[in-house]
Amino acid sequence: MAKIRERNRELIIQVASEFFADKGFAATKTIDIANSAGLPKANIYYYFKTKQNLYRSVLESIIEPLLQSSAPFHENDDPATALEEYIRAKIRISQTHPHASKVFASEIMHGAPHLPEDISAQMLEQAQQMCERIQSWIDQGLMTAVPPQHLLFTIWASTQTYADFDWQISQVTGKEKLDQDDYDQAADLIVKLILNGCGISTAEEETA
Amino acid sequence: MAKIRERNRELIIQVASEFFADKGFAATKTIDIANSAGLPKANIYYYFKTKQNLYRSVLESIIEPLLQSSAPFHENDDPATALEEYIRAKIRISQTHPHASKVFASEIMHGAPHLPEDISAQMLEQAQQMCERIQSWIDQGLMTAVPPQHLLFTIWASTQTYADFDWQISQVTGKEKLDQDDYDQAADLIVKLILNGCGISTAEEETA
DNA sequence: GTCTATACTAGGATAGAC
DNA sequence: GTCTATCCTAGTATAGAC
Repeated sequence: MAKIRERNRELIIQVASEFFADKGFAATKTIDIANSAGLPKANIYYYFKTKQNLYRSVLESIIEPLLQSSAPFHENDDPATALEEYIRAKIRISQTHPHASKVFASEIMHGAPHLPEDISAQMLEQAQQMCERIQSWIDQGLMTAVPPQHLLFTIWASTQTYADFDWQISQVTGKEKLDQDDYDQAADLIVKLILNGCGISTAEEETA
Repeated sequence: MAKIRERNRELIIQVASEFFADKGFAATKTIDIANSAGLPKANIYYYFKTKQNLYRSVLESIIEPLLQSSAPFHENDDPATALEEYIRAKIRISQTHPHASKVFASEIMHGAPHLPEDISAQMLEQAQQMCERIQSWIDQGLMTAVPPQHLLFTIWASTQTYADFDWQISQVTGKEKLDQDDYDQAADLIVKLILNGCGISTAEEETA
């Protein structure tokens, strides 16, 4: 029955994403993934053929949410709403896909050696569209002039940091795990910084 | 002569930091470091005994600049100057120590397994002092109330991203390597976002 | 202080029994 | 479709000649 196959594949990807996030690709041993999933090592190779294939599957599990997250840029005409919803979507990804996020970040940090060409092209295309959209808002006088690319870099960095550098965040906050309030507070601050900086804050950001 | 020893050690650390930054600890082969440094592999082991020791030395090479960077927090009484100088110092580290920065980021991302206890304690202590300083500015009415910890997370993330995710930045900007203007533009934007967001922008940030 | 040759081990991958 | 036993390469580390 194909259901067993699907169930096992899902289980392995889930467990593997935790190991890859925690240790990195090279330092992760397939035997540990197998043990942690309660399966014999050969099973991993049966389903994924190679360690690299398994890794790539983990990587792909985060691609769709990432591409999805830019939707607010297309669905909103005013920059305030678009930027705010985009930031909140990115924070939500850090919160709900912490392992895959980290794997993706690690991959990018090392120059994306395993990321399929078509996917990186797709993400680049998306980034360029977002830049153009921001530029058009600036041209229409809907926000102050900021370098669109650098604005994106700051948004990406400040939202992803909650997944990528969770260890540091645990240290500083003294909490093992952040709760919903923490993520909300983070999103609120980033939204406030970005909207203020773009001259499009919508009243309630002027808190004291 | 001890000079040869010092010279070789420095050379190896320099070359190693590039490999560790590019590949990560586990994926880096000592033979590649040796070849790239123009030395026999056994030499690496002669000077550093183990791969881990070498890695730790690379890690330590970034600690001092990192701890140094918080100086503006102690040397300035007004938040505008302190925050601006801190941000510019952090960007400068990303610019001048790109490899070691990346190694450090990767280390943090994986839960700091190799970072000596006393160093992580020292960095935590420093972060807490910065938070207290920010809180005292808020209490004195010198800036609007923002969660100090999250403010730091955003500053760290948005400045480090220029070292950590240089591949992505190259892709989006279309430049192999950023020039001085790019770093200045990045710093200007981040300073503007943070100062505006803290209600302490000093006039020239209101550009169009 | 330098280097060649080699020991040793971990870990990815597979053959083949069930 | 599952698992045990094993192969084999790659890569850390060292012994010992120069």
